[in-house]
Amino acid sequence: MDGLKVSQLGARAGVSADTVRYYDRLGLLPATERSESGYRLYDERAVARLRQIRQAQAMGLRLSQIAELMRTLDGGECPCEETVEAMSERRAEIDAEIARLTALRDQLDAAIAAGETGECCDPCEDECVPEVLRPRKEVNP
Amino acid sequence: MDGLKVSQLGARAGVSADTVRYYDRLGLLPATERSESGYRLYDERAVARLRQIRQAQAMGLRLSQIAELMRTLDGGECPCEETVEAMSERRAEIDAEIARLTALRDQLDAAIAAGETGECCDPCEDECVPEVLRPRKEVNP
DNA sequence: CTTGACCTTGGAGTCGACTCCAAGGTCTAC
DNA sequence: GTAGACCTTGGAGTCGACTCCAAGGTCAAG
Ligand SMILES: [Zn+2]
Ligand SMILES: [Zn+2]
Ligand SMILES: [Zn+2]
Ligand SMILES: [Zn+2]
Repeated sequence: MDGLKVSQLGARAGVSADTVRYYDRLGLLPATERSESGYRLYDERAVARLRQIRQAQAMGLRLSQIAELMRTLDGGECPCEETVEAMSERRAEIDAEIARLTALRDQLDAAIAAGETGECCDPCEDECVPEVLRPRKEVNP
Repeated sequence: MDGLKVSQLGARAGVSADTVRYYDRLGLLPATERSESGYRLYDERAVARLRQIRQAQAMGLRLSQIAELMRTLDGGECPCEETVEAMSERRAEIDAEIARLTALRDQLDAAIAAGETGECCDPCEDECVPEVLRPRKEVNP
């Protein structure tokens, strides 16, 4: 009777019941109490934790990293240092991805500009293929 | 005897035999000739096409988009307009992703800076949780 | 007592571009 | 003739964070 069921807990943090069960499977939520009939029953501490997980996700952390932080926390230790570490790690990954995508975008911009101003496939060689997609010559291994 | 086998074709464009077979499955390569014993045999046109596919990929296009362009090409039509369209589509997606990641990175930077200068979990409320990961209040649906 | 809304479980499907596998066939060289 | 390097096929596995499923159990209202 007392205690939130999966979809009630989910609603308190804006996630689906499925997602709550998924996090539970991954061990992100505190050890679950169960009703006689087997229903998961959560308390306010679980609400706080679920929101904390979502907050960590919004900061770009992966569930695997969050799981580690939760383990530290449940072990009674302070997760501060580990959190900064995890965030720095993710920052580096995200930065690399931004760099990759930015270079790609610039290439695309140039190609789109060239494609819009150029004649259709002019000058044609062999096959009709837009300049920007012409096969590049050798790839030496 | 004449004609390149999968790994030979792959080598000419810097991809694995598996990748060549994969592209073949997706219909990206020209209709395959086969030797008596069932081996795929490719010619120079296939080399050009495989390089063209890789070029298109380097421009950020997806294999599904490239497949469409190839269909147009094989239908004897000019793929120029479609190519610009495909590139514009991808540019928009990539741009959105860059925006998302950039915002995330900025948030992370701020959080990392706050985490490095702050006292460990100070001030603590209820549980020891770094400031940047404290559960945010209500999520109203 | 039945309807309907919830809950349980394990497992599969999604997206993209591969990569790797096993079981079997082929080809060249020694 | 036999080793070894290639080829064939269909299918499964990878990464991440879900989402959806079927088959069955539970519970409150009418
Ligand atoms: Zn042309
Ligand atoms: Zn054209
Ligand atoms: Zn603390
Ligand atoms: Zn701390």
